[in-house]
Amino acid sequence: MPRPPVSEADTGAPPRATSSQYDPTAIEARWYDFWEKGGFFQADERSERAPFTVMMPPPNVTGRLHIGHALQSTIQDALTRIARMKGREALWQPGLDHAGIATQNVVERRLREEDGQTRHDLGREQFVGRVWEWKEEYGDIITDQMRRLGVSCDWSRRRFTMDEGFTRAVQEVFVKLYEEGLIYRGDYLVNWDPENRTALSDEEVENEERAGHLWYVRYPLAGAARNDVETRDRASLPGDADAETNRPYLTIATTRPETMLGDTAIAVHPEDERYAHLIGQTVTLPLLERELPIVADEHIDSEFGTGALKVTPAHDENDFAIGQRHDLRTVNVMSEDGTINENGGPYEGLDRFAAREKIVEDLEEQGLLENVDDHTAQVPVSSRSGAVIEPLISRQWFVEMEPLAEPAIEAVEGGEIDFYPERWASEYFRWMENIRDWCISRQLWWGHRIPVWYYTDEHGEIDESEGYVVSVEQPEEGMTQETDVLDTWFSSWLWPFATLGWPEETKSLEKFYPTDVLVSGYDILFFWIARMVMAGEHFTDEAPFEDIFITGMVKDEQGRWMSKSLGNGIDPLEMIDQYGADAVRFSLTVLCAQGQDIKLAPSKFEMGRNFANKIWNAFNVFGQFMEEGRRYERSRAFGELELVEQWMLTRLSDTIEAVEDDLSRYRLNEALQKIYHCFWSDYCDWYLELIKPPYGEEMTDERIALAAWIYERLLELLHPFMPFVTEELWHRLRSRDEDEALIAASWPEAGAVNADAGRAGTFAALQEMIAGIRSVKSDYGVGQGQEIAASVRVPSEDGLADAVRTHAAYFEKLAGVTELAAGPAEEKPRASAAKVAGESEVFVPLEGMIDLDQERERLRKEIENKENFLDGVRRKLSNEQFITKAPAEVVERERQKRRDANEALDRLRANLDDLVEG
RNA sequence: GGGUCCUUAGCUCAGCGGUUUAGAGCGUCCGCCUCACACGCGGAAGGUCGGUGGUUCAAAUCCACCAGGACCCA
Repeated sequence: MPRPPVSEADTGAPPRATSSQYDPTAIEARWYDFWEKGGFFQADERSERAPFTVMMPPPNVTGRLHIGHALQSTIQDALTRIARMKGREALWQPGLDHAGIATQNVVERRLREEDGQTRHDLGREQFVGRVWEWKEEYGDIITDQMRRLGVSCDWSRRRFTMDEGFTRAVQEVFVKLYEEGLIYRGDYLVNWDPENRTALSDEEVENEERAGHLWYVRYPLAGAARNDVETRDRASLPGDADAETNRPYLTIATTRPETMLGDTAIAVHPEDERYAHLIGQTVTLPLLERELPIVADEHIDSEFGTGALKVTPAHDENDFAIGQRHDLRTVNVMSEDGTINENGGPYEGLDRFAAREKIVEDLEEQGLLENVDDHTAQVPVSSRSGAVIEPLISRQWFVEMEPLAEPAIEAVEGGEIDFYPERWASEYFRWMENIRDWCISRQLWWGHRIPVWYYTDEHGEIDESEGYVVSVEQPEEGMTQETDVLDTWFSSWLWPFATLGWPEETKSLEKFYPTDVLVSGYDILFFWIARMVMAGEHFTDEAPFEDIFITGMVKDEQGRWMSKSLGNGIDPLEMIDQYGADAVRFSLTVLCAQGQDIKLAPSKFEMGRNFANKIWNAFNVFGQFMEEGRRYERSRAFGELELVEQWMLTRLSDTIEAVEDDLSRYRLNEALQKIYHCFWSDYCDWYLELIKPPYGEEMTDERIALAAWIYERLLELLHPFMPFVTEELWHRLRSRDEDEALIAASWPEAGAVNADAGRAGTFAALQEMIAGIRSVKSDYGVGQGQEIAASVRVPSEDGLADAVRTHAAYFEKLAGVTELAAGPAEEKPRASAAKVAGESEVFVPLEGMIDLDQERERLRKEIENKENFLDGVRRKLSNEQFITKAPAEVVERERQKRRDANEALDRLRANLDDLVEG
């Protein structure tokens, strides 16, 4: 892959950043191809280098790149690129998730819209074929979109959770767990999604608060209970006898009246005096006229409703438990599609919500509806379809989770895995410690079909009386495979090792597993992250990753989740078109503070765009003087450099160190902000401003060489965050070999900067003086360009006085000072403005321009500020406790502050007196 | 009901190994098209760090409680 041309005319003309505005579009497209085809993303399992591995959370095959992907991909890419630059064999493993329900839904919808068919018209085999076709056609959309972002994952290793090897891994895991006795099948209450007609795991159910009602229904007492009542004091009864029939009853409260068709008991608390005498008696279920026993159960909340609970074991989790304790009958009244089945008598065929209305109507008609209250209830909703979940008894496959959770808890407790931010560990523990068995069967066609086989009778029908065989291959001629498929997460929990070839003992697995860091959002902490830890520990005896970096989620400007229905989503591709990929990456990274959600608005990307533009233009300052083909080498020793150069190198060195520290704690936002500051404020605003020659003059080779050297280090620091613009400029910086690229350059080291912090303080003092002069000029409306004179009074005739005089040119360039004097004996000129700068003072004579009143006012304000500050310092120092207990250096620092402030005040007061007299 | 997090400049947020006069970006105001950049340059205004107590020589930072908001789990 030949390197793309780096400028409009690659031959002859100097490689300058000619345009004054950075245009990302052309540049981004070129470099991505170069990197990918040049093999820079590829990780080599035979390499001697220490590995660094990141597993990309596989996006859904139906997915489109959304802003959350963009954020997490940017972070993963930055981490990968940094590791690569640090000489690690970096693997960022990409791939796709087959996303059972979502994908099946998409293809079914298409089938309906295009052919007017359902999947049942096609049959299972053909339908699955269609899904594969769909996958081939559209499955790469999201990965192609990710390329626009500049992600450097190893596409040659792309995996799909339903590819051949993965399928083998999934089947093997199922068989293994079964053989270990951790997989079982049984009739249990599951979360039923009537719209998708499948069971869901607990994690796929969300509870929503919804306004509803509490219906109070009278259940007439039956048989013995009636007689019993008549002999007792009627007043002790809850409710009353019906006026017309004079029939005594028990009133229950329910939020779901339609489930009464499946009632098999009434339960009361054993200590509830209101009902004690009724325990063991029966009531008659209204509408269906079934007799129900009244049982005593300690879990009944006597405060809720009437204290008497109707028990529907087939349609409620608590009721199911009560049913088990009291050996109650289980009557399922619901079909898979959410309609009432044959057990519902006259209500058969009605949708559950229609049935609810009808039942309430009928109860009212029969005088059995006592009351209706408004009531807000937590309603379980399918995170897949949005349908209200129906707890339903059905035969499903489960994984027993407790044995898997134990090692997973230990992995985090023992420090084998660290969470960033730490607090997510407690969330993780809470889930692990209260873990419930995992319903893994799904009544879908798209997914890994469960490797279980049944015997068939002479008609080819499954005959379960013979049991079943768990096996990857068909164990015997004529046996039929289980029709259910596995929960999608049952494959993705194997992602960190199955992508590397497990269960084969591949070289890749050996080299790259376990992985270094997992980057993901907290929304899939339980679904995926926690389960991967369990799978890793159980199947590979290792934690699948060392660090878990949990990012915040991207919200809209008002802090709401982005959603299609609200239409408040921000399309990352649109943003890239508008601002450039580097800008999008920069802004997302800088906004992503540790653990906090991001409130995003498109305008935030201006920050990144402006910065990319700044990087682009800064090159011109020295780039315009560079001669084609010439090598500019940093040649001077630190001591031979001029002051601003020494200072700049120190700033660079400090920044690299600080960045290193931030990165080790995954504080990418802070690292990036520091680089930003170093580039913009230090490098551009001070350093470049000072070294650039006046108009018409050339820049010396030595200056060019150092400016370019520092610039190159900054490009290296920025590259993992803004890969495109930096790669382009890196090539414009000087001619490179065909196969050289910034993506493969070395990460800068603070030590290699060769800075000696000694003289940096001197420059900082000059900065303060210059800032003081600028401030004065601005206050008095003196134009920036206007030339002025200034003098500086320094505390003593030492290096600083010298430095000011030697660097008069700095004052001229940055503050327009054409006459500058400095020394301990400098007097304040008449009609001049004065400003304290550190231990020194700057005077700016403004004859004729200065407004004395204004200057006096300004000085008074400054004096007041200083006095307030001094007060605080004095208070500290007069506190004996502080002197004795605080560390000596802290006390000394305060004393120094007091000295400085006192001196400054003296000077300010003298200046003021001067003006009062004058 | 249990738990977690948030409340800092007009807005969006950093800062929370306790000890420089609390920072950034955007916005506002003043002045500049100074030949790298107006996606820019220089200057400025703006905060009793949600409230109340406590620990400490010292608290935006640690602890307790309260108020408001968000989320997770039951």
